[in-house]
Amino acid sequence: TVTYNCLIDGLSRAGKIDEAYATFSAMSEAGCEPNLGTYNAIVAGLCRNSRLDEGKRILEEMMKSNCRPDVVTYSILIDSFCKSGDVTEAFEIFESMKKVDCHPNIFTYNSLLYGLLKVEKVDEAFTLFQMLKDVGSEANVVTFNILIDGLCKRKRLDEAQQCFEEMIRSGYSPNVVTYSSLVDGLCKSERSDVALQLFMDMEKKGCSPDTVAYTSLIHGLCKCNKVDEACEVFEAMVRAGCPPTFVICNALFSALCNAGENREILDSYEKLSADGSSNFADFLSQILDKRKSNNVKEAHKLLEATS
RNA sequence: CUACCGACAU
Repeated sequence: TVTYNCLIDGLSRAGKIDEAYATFSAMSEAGCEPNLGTYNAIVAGLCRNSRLDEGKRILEEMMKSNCRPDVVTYSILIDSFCKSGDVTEAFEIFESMKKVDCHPNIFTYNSLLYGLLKVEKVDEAFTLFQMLKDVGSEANVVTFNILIDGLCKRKRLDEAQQCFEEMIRSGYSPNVVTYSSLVDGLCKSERSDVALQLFMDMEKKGCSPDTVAYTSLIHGLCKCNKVDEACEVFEAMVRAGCPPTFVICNALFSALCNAGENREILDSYEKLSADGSSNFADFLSQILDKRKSNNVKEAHKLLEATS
């Protein structure tokens, strides 16, 4: 059974959900009884591949079988419906689990919070946040991250900031996701100066930035036309041994082109996109070196030469 | 053993 479970999980993660389902059906015929892990794996697989209704059908099947759904089963479905934007359905499942005395945990609440914020029901999210604390479910870092990110995305930066403070006051340590959400939100509200400050604060607190954190900041600085700062952060990233991804190179490169207001450069960039990311990164580093020696024209020549 | 969060006019 464990073998089957792994197989089902692996197939569905590879996008081969039909094969996963076939495996699921075949195992009972082969005399292997599906257990809770099996059911959860297939429900998660169906949901991951946007087949939520079929996932829900499995849940109903389970209720009639001797293998009852657990908090994980319910949470998978709730999370998936929330991500699809169908918060109403998610709450129906939430109610039904409580009816059968299956207790929601922090994962369940986190998913619901995410869903509410996604459909801009900020007040309801706050209410639910209060409620989960009242019923004695302990919030975790992810809970705060969801709230902070959701508020940032709704451009409610002050509340996000308050949430951040409450988080720290309550003894939770912000992680790289917390900071990235805030950095991204600040940049998108044209506060890239504050974002940069926060980013340095994060490093000072011993939280090392990852690729996403760097991308958020560099992309944000570029959008705010802070090309010099973006270049500095890029170099710091390379120095820190964080491999520059194509996305980052692209953002920085476009910004450099825009700053140079040179259309020919933009053309050469199209061709460059076909190259690998690592070449792109080396190439960018060279350009930045040129810039540093106050030789912007030279840098642009280098850009053109690549086409 | 399986379920929750961040970047890209993706």
